[in-house]
Formats: sequence, C-alpha cells, structure tokens
Amino acid sequence: MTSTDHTSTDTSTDGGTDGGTDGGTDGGTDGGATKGAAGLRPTRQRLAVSAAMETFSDFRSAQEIHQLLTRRGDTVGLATVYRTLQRLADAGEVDRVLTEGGEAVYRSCSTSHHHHMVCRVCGTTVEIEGPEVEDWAHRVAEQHGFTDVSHTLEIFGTCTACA
Amino acid sequence: MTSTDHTSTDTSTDGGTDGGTDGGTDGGTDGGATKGAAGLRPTRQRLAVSAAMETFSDFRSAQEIHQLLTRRGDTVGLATVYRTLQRLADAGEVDRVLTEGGEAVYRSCSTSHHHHMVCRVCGTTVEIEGPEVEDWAHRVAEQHGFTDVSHTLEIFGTCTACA
DNA sequence: GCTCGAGTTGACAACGATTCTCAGCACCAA
DNA sequence: TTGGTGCTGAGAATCGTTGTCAACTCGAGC
Repeated sequence: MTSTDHTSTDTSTDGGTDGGTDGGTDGGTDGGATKGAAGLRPTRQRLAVSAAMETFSDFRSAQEIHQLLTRRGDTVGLATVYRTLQRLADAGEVDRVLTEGGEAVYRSCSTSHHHHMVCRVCGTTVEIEGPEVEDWAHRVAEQHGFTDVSHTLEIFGTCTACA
Repeated sequence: MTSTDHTSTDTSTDGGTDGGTDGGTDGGTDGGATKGAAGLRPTRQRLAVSAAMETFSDFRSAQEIHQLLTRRGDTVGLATVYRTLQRLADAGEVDRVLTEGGEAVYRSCSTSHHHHMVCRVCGTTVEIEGPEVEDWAHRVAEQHGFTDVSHTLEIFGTCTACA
C-alpha cells in the first residue's frame, strides 16, 4: 500500500484514466463531494458512500464498500461507488492507497499530512505524523537538486492484538 | 510508486495470484533466477531479461521491457517477461513498485535497503539510503506496539534537468 | 407548471495489465 | 533412449476498473 500525501500538489500523471467518466460533466470545480460546492450535488448515493466510509477504520476496496452498502440497504451502483470514492479522494477526505497487488483501497482519514501504520494481519490502521521524515525527505531532495518534492510512506507490522 | 523494502521478510498476501504459472513446476528453492541455483535454469530468456534490466536506470513496465527486448532481437514471450521479472524481484535483484495507476514497474537495483527518489517528469531515479527513517519507523512502531515492522517510502520531485 | 440545461446514475460493455493453460520444447541423469 | 523436471509462449482467462449512454433528477428561468 502507498500512503496518500495530502499536502502534495501532485496532479495525476495517469491522464488516460483520469479523464474518466466524470470528465465531461464536471464543472472543473474542486470541492468536497458532499459539501454542496458549485456544480456538485449531494445525491443519495454520494451521501451513502460518505456515511459508509465512517463505519470502518481499516482500508477497504471499492467492491467491499459496494457490498457493505448493499448490506445496509443503500443500493448504489458499483461504477458510482468508484466515482464517488475518487471524488472523495480528490477532495482529500479519504485516502486511496494501493495494495501490493495493485488494487485500490480506501479509508476515511484526517486531512492533515500523515502516514499509515497498518497491521499486516488484521488491517488495523493507525495514522501517524512524521515531521522528522518530512525534514529528511526535503533535505535529501535538496542534496540531489530535486524541487517540488512530495513523498509517500507506509509502515507495516503486526499489531498487539495479532502478535 | 512504492519502494521495495529489501530487508522485509514479507511473504506475499496475494495467494490467489502468486500461485501462478510457476507454482506447479518450481522446486520451491529460493535463489537468484540467473545464478544457477538448484532447480533454476539460466535460460536464454532469463539471461536476456536480466541483461535488459542493466540497460536502463528508471522504472519500466513489463510491457516496455518486453518491447525493449524485441527491439534488441531477443524475442521473449510476454508471460515469460512477467515471470522472470517476478523471479528477479523475489530474489531482490530488481525493485518492483507500483505506479499510481496500479501498474507494476521494475528497475535493477542494489540489494541494500534503499528508497527511490524519482523525477516525476522524466523518470530519472536516484537510490537513497535513510537510516534516520529506519530509526523513526521502528521508534514509532514500538510506541504503538507493532512488531515485525517494515516500511515503504518513495520521494517524488522534479530533477535539475527538468526543472 | 413547463422547459431546458446541467448533473448524475447504473447496467452492461469495454479495457488493459496480468496471470493461467497446456502442448511442446529443453536439458540432464540414469 | 527414457524419464523426470524445468521452462516457454500464444492465446485464453481473470479481475479491478473505467467507459458508454439512455434515462433520471434537479433547479433556474419563464
């Protein structure tokens, strides 16, 4: 998994996929998907996905979240789940990270810059701040002449419950 | 992209996919794919892939490497490229990391524990060691009661040539 | 209330990276 | 030569994700 860098001003380099379904219909406004920003509607589906994100603290895949919604009686199309999660991630309200197999998983998170420490057995996830790491990353980048620097970091281990 | 943690003793959690093509025919021996270890043969294809890995220093996808091989006149099947790269990665001879889109990319690397600083424009990659980060990660993990700790870290920026 | 335009949905189709399948090949020891 | 094991690769299959588009929803303006 890769942690999400909330302070990064990275724009996605996957132009081919990020044009996506919503590309043509977006007003281009950056706002929270559920916050009534111009052009964005708080639809039942979006509210349901947002609410579902608050019910777990580990990382879940879009399909898992879709199933969770169905079990809650909040039927939302899978494509809509993906879209909504992408919106939430773009808005910094959820973290999107990748499993080792390349699958995207999501988790509600705080908006400050942080990293994740994840139990490799049960998935329990702890948010961690690391000023030392920020300092180090920027220092190292300067040494090599890199500018506009961002980073991702993830810690794995076995939590006390699973040890 | 996610950096590879060479000192990690993680075993893959993707049981479904890692049984793979080679599962049935492997002797189960862990050795360098090109090093004549018991049960593993230095086939033309494996040698070609290994040699190709030494011709570039940025991260390349399996398909890019496949094309590179073809252009060199070393025709190797795509499935074989994937398999061989997986072998090399398992042996710690190449780094396998994921792009933001979830695609696996590979690069020849040193076997010591290191991280990558990658130019987001041209892909130039610099290997970096970070003892401070190791210390920090272990300290933080201890604070939260995590054991058997590993981590991934990647730095992105714009290199001097692209700035 | 009606119309229109913009936003959005969702089932199904499509995509693309990756892995599986299996007949056939390669190699080596007996 | 035989038998066993390792390996290949083209095409099939897999799977997470995204595209498509008809239909729906909503709100502004008349």
